[in-house]
Amino acid sequence: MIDLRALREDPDRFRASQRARGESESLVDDLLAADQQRRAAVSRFEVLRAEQKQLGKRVAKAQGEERQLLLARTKELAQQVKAAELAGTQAEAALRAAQLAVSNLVEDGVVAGGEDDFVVLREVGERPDLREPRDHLELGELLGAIDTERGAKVSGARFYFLTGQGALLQLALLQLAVQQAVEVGFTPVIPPVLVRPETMEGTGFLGAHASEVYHLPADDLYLVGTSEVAMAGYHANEVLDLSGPKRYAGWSSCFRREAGSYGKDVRGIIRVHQFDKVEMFSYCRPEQAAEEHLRLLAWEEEMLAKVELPYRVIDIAAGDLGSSAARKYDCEAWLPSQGRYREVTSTSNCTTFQSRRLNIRYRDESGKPQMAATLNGTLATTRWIVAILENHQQPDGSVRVPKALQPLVGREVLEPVRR
RNA sequence: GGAGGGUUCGCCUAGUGGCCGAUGGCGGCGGUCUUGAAAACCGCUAGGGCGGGGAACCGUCCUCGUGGGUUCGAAUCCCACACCCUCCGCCA
Repeated sequence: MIDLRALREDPDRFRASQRARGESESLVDDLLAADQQRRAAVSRFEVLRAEQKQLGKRVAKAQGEERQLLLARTKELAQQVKAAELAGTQAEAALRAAQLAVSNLVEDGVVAGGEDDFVVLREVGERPDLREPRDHLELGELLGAIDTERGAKVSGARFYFLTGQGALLQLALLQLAVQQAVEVGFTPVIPPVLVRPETMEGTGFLGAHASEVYHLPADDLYLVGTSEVAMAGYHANEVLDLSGPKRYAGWSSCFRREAGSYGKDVRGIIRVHQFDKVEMFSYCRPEQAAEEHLRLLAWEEEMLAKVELPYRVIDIAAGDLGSSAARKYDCEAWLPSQGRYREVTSTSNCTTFQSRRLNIRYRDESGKPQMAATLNGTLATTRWIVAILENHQQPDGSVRVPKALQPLVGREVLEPVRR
């Protein structure tokens, strides 16, 4: 939900933002119109209501005939008040709808365009020199680490078992991520993965992403696609002390329907219905958000360095941001089997867009509550296993464990096993 | 699944139709007193929208779980729903 006051002051910024996203500029004008109408309707109601209150006080004091006279007048007024109130309520609803339709204001510096128009900020690390790289699934099967066949048998397509060394690797990876987060001051959190509709709604995932989300109709609960949902809802309707950023590292399983992705990444565990993730989540003051965003990115890169993956950082184009992000940086790890980079982290600055829906505030110097900014970023996920296996594979099918993971995995090399 | 209780301004609490945006206590903040502190006493202490002002502030409307209804008028009466809690059953 965008800032109406900012919109009134400078509608052209919002029009430009919509244009950069490839979204309709007229939504901005619809919103302005709805805002006007709501103001008019509300002030009409307020005038009538004030009058009604005044009269009511006189009725309370009046006696006999005078009272009867006043009652007659005030009855008539009550009808008008009711009508004006209804008009006001409708105008409010229309305004909200118009407000939800406009995406977040894009940060300055974000390039216009769509999915393929990102800007590469840097490439880091050395790509392995592999003559005939095995892909992660082949490696995973050799190692007895990934079992997609039984995943399909038990749960269907896009489900898998991580077994043996695979399970150890994931636990180690996520544990390393949590350790890093805790070292720099994050509060580790294991959140619920089922959330109420208003929480899902508040984080914006029931909009364009609605078909991506698992819903349990018997209980009207949603399975989170990321712990961002639970972590954003965590401080909903609260006024926070944000003298410094509040940082949480949420570890959860994530669930995604992957509707409409038939045929994409069907092999292996790149795109699955369930995976685990350690997610950073920050609440801070809006003026600190851009800086915090870069910090989250730096921590992501630190993790990638620890597991010794070659990657590049891209600055996502406006049209590919999603409605709540003002800016988004992805880190993409090199996948030898595909000869290209694939997303392994994503960090978004949602400015006050999410807070406005979830009513998350802080007190500024004058003690007034203001909307907080929210940011999130991936610290490690199941998908990283794909990149780790492929980049650290050796000709015999074994996989070297990155140094930082060795103590946590309990070995230096993952060895093929007999099946 | 069944039965009951509850939801009021940070916390607790009063409030059964108009003088209630709402009592009292705790906590917090400020002041008096004090070398300092405590105690005592005094004052302030929800949020939001709109309008005015440089600002402190002032005016006004909205908000007593949510939505509807009754009424000239609702925290208060009626209906529905949500959430929380307790007990019983069931499952682990």
